[in-house]
Amino acid sequence: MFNSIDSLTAFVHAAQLGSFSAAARHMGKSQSTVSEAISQLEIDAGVALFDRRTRQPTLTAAGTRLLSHAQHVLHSHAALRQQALALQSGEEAQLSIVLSDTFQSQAFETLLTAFAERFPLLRLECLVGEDDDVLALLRSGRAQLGVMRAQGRYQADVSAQALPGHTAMALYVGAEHPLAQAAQVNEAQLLQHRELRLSTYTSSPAGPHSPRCWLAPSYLLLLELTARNFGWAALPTWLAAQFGHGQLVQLNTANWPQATTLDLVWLRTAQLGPAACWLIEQLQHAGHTAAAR
Amino acid sequence: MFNSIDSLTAFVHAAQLGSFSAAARHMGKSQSTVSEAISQLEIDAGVALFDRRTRQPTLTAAGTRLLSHAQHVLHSHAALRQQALALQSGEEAQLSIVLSDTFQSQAFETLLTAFAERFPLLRLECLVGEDDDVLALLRSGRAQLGVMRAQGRYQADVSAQALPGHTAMALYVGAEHPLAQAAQVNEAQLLQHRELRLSTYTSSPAGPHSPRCWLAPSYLLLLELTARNFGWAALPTWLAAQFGHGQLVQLNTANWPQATTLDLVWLRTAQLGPAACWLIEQLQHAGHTAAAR
DNA sequence: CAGTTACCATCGGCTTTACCGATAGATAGG
DNA sequence: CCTATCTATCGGTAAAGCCGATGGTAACTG
Repeated sequence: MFNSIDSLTAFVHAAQLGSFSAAARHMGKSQSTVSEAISQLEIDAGVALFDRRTRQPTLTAAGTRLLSHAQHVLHSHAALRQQALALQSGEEAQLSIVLSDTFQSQAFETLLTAFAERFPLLRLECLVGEDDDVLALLRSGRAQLGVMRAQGRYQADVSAQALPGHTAMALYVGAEHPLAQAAQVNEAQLLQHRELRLSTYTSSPAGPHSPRCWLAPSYLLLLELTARNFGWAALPTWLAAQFGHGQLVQLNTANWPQATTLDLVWLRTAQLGPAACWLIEQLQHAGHTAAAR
Repeated sequence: MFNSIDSLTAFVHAAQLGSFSAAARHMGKSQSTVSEAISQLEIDAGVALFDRRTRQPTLTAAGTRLLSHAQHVLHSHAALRQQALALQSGEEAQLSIVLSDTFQSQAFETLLTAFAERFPLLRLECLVGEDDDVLALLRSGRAQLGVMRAQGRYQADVSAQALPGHTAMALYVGAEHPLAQAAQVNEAQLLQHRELRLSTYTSSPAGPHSPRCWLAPSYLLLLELTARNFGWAALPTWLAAQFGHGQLVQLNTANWPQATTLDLVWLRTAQLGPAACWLIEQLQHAGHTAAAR
């Protein structure tokens, strides 16, 4: 039968081994089964697949042509079965995680290579969000895991776990900004210039420091605005170092730079799959190398 | 059953239509068959594919993930069936043709686009050979069709058919060759310089014109040697025009350039498939535009 | 040149399963 | 509340997949 995977398997094995009997042994079936399966296959195809004049049946030209197609079918079918096996073992179908830009993605990538080996079929989605956006994405079910700046406290349905290491935040201006030349900058001076501040999609920002204030939803966008001298901003130092291209100047201000810890957060109500649990475990143990810059 | 294509078809249709009954109607089977097939599929997969709490069953996350794999299987299976259908209708599995470099390939390509549409699954192989190499490839079964310089007569097992149009052959030297400046060249002068002559793999060349003679198995290689001023050669004019890059000079000699007709040849004993017959027919009719430059 | 071995095709019988129609429970819409 | 439509389930039937046995054939061997 053309519609039976087993028939195609018999065909491919017979073609590769050059023997129906060997294919039957290989599949744990009787020789007559393989012979009949291939006969039926030839009836369905309307052409002979094997030349049986010799002792060892050899593929005909048509058989050669169909063999590659049959192998393709078997490959995709094997992928289907493997995916089913992964799902059967409880593996989630898709894992979405939200990362804050304060979390250095570069170090995270080494962990991802191990993740790809461990869960080769899992679809992974990486989102970027800050602060309450992260929590909103978790609550909406859009994501299962988040990495965000440590909040003082969380609502009852949120599990949080501190990641080892720190992320430093500092104040920056563009190289052409008036404050760029100042050796020391106090808070009064800051208030006289425009602040570039992180906003989130879900909530309006808390009372702005500066009366003149621009908002952007990502640190990368803030960095761009800062580099174009539109104002000063608090940015992760690693982001400024990696994407600042020397156009940023760090301000020397009291209480800055500040060290921030990162929290790994997830919903207490959502039962996490093995991939999410594996990620959590890896992040909190090998996380030393991932979070420390 | 995971091993049945029909089950996967039922699964995919049900997922796309959002209804087992609709899928059953679409497949010409009863509703219970589809229901049982998907049930069995879920047992094999070990996960639920559909969420049946609502009236219209909707895919679960695992079902969504498996759906794409199942579709992939069905696509490759459809390709298999289509190939089988093509072979069943008598279409050859592979067509190999040998083209002489005297046949302008550029014009041939327009014919090939039509060929690709007419026989989308056929594997086509284009070989290059000259004179008796073409016939040797036909006899060995390596190729089914050949285009070569018209020979005076052929052996009994070869069918030959003149292609409309002509191919001009002319004598060339490189721009730096001693003969390049001559307004007129006679045969005695030619004999004083090295001839670059076409040889074939199968037979030693007929008595050379020139006592100093280099041999090469393809016109393109001859052209290269000529351009480097190693001697004079008889080349197809279209080849010299297209690949000579202005480095070739055509000699003004009695009896040159010569017009050569091309023959389409095949073995009388080999029964040709529809694709080969189609090509023969196209070449001798629409061949006007293909062979005429 | 037999003898042997391994191979394939075929047949009868058994088991499995794919399929259908009927039926019952459930859900959305009038 | 009623109806139409959906899915799940059950029993019966036809088909298929599968096996073991048998016979014929090609290659190897002494």
